[in-house]
Formats: sequence, structure tokens, C-alpha cells
Amino acid sequence: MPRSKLNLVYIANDSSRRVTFTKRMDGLAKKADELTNLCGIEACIILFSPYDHEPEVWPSQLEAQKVIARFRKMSDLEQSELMLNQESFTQERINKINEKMKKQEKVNQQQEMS
Amino acid sequence: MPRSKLNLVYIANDSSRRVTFTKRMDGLAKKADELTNLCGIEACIILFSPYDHEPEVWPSQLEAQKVIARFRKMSDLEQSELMLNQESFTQERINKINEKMKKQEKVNQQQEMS
DNA sequence: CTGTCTATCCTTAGTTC
DNA sequence: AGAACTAAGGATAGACA
Repeated sequence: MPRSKLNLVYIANDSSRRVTFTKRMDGLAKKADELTNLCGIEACIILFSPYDHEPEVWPSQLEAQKVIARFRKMSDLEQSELMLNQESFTQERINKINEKMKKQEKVNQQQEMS
Repeated sequence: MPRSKLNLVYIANDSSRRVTFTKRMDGLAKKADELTNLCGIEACIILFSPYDHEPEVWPSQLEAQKVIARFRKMSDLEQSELMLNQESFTQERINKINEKMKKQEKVNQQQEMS
């Protein structure tokens, strides 16, 4: 950003793109480090660079695995909750229909008697 | 950082910690957005806040799933490579860790000076 | 390519409404 | 609570070694 305003577009030049990548990767990691320290939270960053055959992982491979595992668990939990909600919603509809059928039956019986 | 130098430690006060979380989460997402645009790469951030029962995911749930899947695949690949060529791989990692430690040491020294 | 420097732009803690 | 502001500290593009 210094010396010139940021242009948010792909850097065509290979070497300067690589330099920017390294600098900004460091910056991003530092920001993440500050955020997690200041707020006492867990986080991870995964990022693929064409410069390395392994992905960049912050803060560490192990920590990232932990965060991903927790993320997965929560996703699963959410889906279960969603299904539970749908079940109860469906059950509610069934109950309502049953109510209606009972009422209708009652009406039918009364009509037969008269 | 403005009005006072940053103290990189857990913010005890609940409401100001939450404000800082929101601001810095935005900042982090912006930085990640810039990095991925400028360098044409894929990335994701997963982060657990105590303010929400679901995790913050950047740039999106779907994109994160993709990145994680790719990460998993590469991890497997790495393990194969590790077995094939353990020495050079290990040496590379050792070099990287040494680099990181040097950088951190430098940061520590700078912080002590200020 | 890797590291250092610095002018300039960006981010954000504290404040106010 | 939440949005807007602003001074001050931080990040970084480009230049250089």
C-alpha cells in the first residue's frame, strides 16, 4: 500500500507476486495470532500457494487438524439438529392431521345417528 | 493500535473483547480476501468465537469444505513422500522451523526494546 | 532470490453519540 | 447495543543491496 494505492487485482508479474505473497502471508499470520490471543479463541488458516507443494497451514498442522475436527463435529451437530427440527415439525403436522381426522370422524358419527 | 500501543494479551473486559473481536475478524477477512485476489490462490479460515454457537468460516462454508478436502488429500500425499524421502523432507522442515524461530526471536527482541 | 528500508496507505483502540 | 470518527500505530509496495 505504500508508495502507491492498493490495486486489488491479480499481480501478473511472477516474482513480485511471490514477494507479495510472502509478505502478506506473514501479515495474515500475525493478525490471526493477535486475534486469537486478544480474544482467547481457536482458529486456523489453510492456504494453497503455487510456490510450495505443501499447503501453508497456520498456526500448525496439528492445531489445524484439531480445529477442522471441531468444525466437522459442529457441522454434523447442526445437521442433526436440523433433522430433529424437521422431525418434530413433521410430527406436529401429523398430530394436526390426526386431530382433524378425529373431529371429522366424530362429525360423521353424529350424522349417521341423526 | 491507535491511541495506545497494542498489548498482545487477552482482553479481560467482556464487551471490549467482543468489540475487538468483531473489528479484527473483519480486518482478517479483508486481508485474506486481498491476499487471495492478489496472488490468485485458494484459502480458508475457520475460527471459533464464544459469541456464536457456530464457527466463523471464511470465505464460505462450501469453500472451506473444498479447501479442507484438498488439504486432506495433500496431507496423505505428504505422508507417502515422507516415507519415500524422509531425510530431505525432514531436513526441509527443520530448516523452516529454524527460520521461524529466528524470526520470532527477532520480534521478541523488538518488543523488548519498545 | 532474500533481506532491509521507508514513505505512504491501512487498521484499529478509544471515544463519542 | 451499535455505528461513526479519529489519532496513532501497524503493514507493506517499491526501491535498493
